[in-house]
Amino acid sequence: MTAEERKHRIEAYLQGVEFASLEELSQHVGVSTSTVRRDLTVLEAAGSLRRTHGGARVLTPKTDEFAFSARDSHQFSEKEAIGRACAELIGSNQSVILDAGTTVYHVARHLEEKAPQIVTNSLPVANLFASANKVEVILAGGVIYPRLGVLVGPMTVEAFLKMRADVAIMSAGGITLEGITNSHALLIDIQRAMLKAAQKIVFCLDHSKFGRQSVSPLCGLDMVDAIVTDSLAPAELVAGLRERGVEVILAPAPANPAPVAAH
Amino acid sequence: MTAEERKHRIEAYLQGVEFASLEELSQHVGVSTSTVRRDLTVLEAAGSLRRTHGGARVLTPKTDEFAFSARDSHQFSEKEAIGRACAELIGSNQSVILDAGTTVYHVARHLEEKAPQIVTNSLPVANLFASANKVEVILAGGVIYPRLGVLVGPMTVEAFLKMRADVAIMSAGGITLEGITNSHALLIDIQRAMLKAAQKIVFCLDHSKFGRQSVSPLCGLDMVDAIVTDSLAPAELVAGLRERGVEVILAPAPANPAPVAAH
DNA sequence: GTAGATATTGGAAGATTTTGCAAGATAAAT
DNA sequence: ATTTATCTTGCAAAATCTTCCAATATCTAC
Repeated sequence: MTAEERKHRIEAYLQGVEFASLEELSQHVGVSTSTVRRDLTVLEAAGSLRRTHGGARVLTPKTDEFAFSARDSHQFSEKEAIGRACAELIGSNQSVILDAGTTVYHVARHLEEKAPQIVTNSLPVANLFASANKVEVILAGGVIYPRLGVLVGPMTVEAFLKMRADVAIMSAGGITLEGITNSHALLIDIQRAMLKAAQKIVFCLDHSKFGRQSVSPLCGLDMVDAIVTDSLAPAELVAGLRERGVEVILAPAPANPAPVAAH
Repeated sequence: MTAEERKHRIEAYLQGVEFASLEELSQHVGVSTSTVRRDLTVLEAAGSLRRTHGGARVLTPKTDEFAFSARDSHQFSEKEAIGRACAELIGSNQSVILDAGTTVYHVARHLEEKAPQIVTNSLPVANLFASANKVEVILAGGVIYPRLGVLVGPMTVEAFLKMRADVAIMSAGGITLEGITNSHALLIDIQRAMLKAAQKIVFCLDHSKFGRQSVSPLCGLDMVDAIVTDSLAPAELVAGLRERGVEVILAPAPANPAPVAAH
């Protein structure tokens, strides 16, 4: 293994676990801790991670659509606008499948008024409705994927394969004219089952997802009925999507600027 | 684990429980209370939480009613003692089914060290472990029963009928020499499935459940391997249970009175 | 292909940071 | 007012980081 490859593996490993100790990295790539230290110094200078005492952590842990954090205010107002616009699409008494993912979580926040039936594999969404007894929430079973608060595994896939719903509201990692992709391989099977179960497919993707491609392809554009995004989405890609027959809804920009995290 | 990661885990844990004591946090991350103190000082300066006497709490209470109600439920200290004593019964690497109910929730709080596999239909328990990746938690699917945060319905029953586990830790509404009863009819089918799935059956019942009878019979004493209760349980009933071959464990009365919820 | 030069690696010694403990100070509870 | 619990502060031990050096691997020139 070359030094270059080793650095790459360190980066990739860190992306997966967020935090890693010297010992852990040294064992993973099979070199001494001294060498890992040097690698980390280089990688930090290159800006791809941050060193900490005892190890290293990724630089941008919040970039992940599915990494859920209740106090995450990353593009909060955009997502809130998308959530509001997307909730408008839901007719009364419709059954809705809600994907995991922060953007879809914001849709859920606006769904209570509609009083539909909701099916999800997202713990944060479940918690949101757990006290409200206006809405009937069905939670798919499965193994809790710790960092994300999402239920995964064969049990989850099976649950959705047995379901039927009017609408599925989905998240994803990226969208291009070639289709929609996602970064979490574990979620792909579940999302495919969701797509099968629903009659109408709506994707909620903030503008940062446009033009991006993640590792795992999820579905083609022909399966998608509508995409809800914010007004900062690149115009030519929006036009291209509309040409392919996908309805694209631009949520109006929020009047007030994005609220800064509490301090 | 690096110091950075530890702070992150403290933040995440606190998000789940709203408030946590020094001792609790120290056990959760596996360092001394001194170190937790230092971490809390840093995190408070960074603005992600607020220190209080005896622990810390989140800055923006998001009214997570489960964690909250579990905390300021009456007989907190008795249940905490039962939880600690019951967790002692679990061997390492055992798979555990956890029933819904506040007493069992307190058992869950002490199970993380054991690093077992946990199966439950309780949202509060799921939330407790959602940030910790030491424990694998399987959540049964089902319809959310709003007030209690429990998953109910045929989907839930089916999930447990397919499971096998070493131990089931159960709640109930009442216990007499005639057997164990519960008031929530919706839960009876699920609890019966749990009893079938587990090899060893442990009931956690605080003293107020002794001598009480609820509407729906759940099971006879012959199915029960052990009962964990507090030291205020009526002696003659405890003796009667032991005569029937049920192991009864009296959790020692807590030395310190119940810690009051943060306000 | 070989010899010398250069870069990389693994380890060790000293400096720095972090951790856990204990004693005095402060705050809460009865 | 007393008692208990919790917090702060200081200190020694442990862990980690930096810097340096020898050994090995890789590269370049011939």
